[in-house]
Amino acid sequence: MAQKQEYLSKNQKIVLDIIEKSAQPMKAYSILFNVQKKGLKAPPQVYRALDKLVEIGKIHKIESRNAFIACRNSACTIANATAFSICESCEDVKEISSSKLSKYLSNFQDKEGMKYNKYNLEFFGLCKKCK
Amino acid sequence: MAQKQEYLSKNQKIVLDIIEKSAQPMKAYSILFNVQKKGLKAPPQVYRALDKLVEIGKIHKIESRNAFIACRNSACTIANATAFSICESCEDVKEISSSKLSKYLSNFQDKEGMKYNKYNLEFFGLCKKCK
DNA sequence: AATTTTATTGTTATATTATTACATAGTTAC
DNA sequence: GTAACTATGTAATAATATAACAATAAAATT
Repeated sequence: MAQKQEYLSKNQKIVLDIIEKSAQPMKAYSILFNVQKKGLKAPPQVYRALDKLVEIGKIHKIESRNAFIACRNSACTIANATAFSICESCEDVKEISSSKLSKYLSNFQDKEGMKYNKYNLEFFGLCKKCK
Repeated sequence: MAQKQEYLSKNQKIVLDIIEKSAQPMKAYSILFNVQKKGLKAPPQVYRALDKLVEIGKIHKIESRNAFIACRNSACTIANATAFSICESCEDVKEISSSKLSKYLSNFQDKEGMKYNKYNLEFFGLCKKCK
């Protein structure tokens, strides 16, 4: 297992910063638009930073929405094991950090007895406000 | 809850047919290429069929791969509650049908006591062959 | 049967999301 | 200091998905 990188590069900091300031997931091109004043002009600059940030667990990708959200788990140890609840009305997204759930899922065995320590789970429904 | 539709339209049949013949998930434009000999020439024709087939549970979308796979569960009752294992090496995808897992997940309550009967879970790892 | 409504189709164009490729510069390890 | 690696800048393009509109066809209502 590769050691987690301890510092962030200039572009990675800029991209992480903008994502952390958003309560909700951000799309790549929205991030791009927001960081243009900081000198990041082209998609690859953003996508490279996103790739790295996902890899080290600072952010997560919400696959069903093609959007990126900052990890709020103190230690970001669950970069590979993520769970979210998504409101289908207002698109509010919350990361779920339940050790019970993560234990259950990392211990889950399929029919061939195989286990997985990497997974992504997205729950859909209506949030409190929208219900 | 809306009644499930009992028949498929011409284009829906064509698209479903090609997906069912594939052991692995298919991408939309690969489907498009394959159905051009049957007269479906433009992306919207394929995407509309895909949307409908997903809605009625005949196929599922593998969100992390932007690809579509036929549902192999007899009754297709779990259109809203899907789980897959994905091999990160050969990209082999298998639908997981475990009533234990689906019960666990549909009974899962988040910190606010909220339950979700709709979810998508994608497990990642190496399949038998690739391990 | 005629009307109305709903679902489906065909088509063009375009929007959105993401990557390739290549040149350059900075950092780290030896 | 040089080699190896990591990050950056830039242009071009690939891949994924939707909007908008006109036309048909099928189903439901009268």
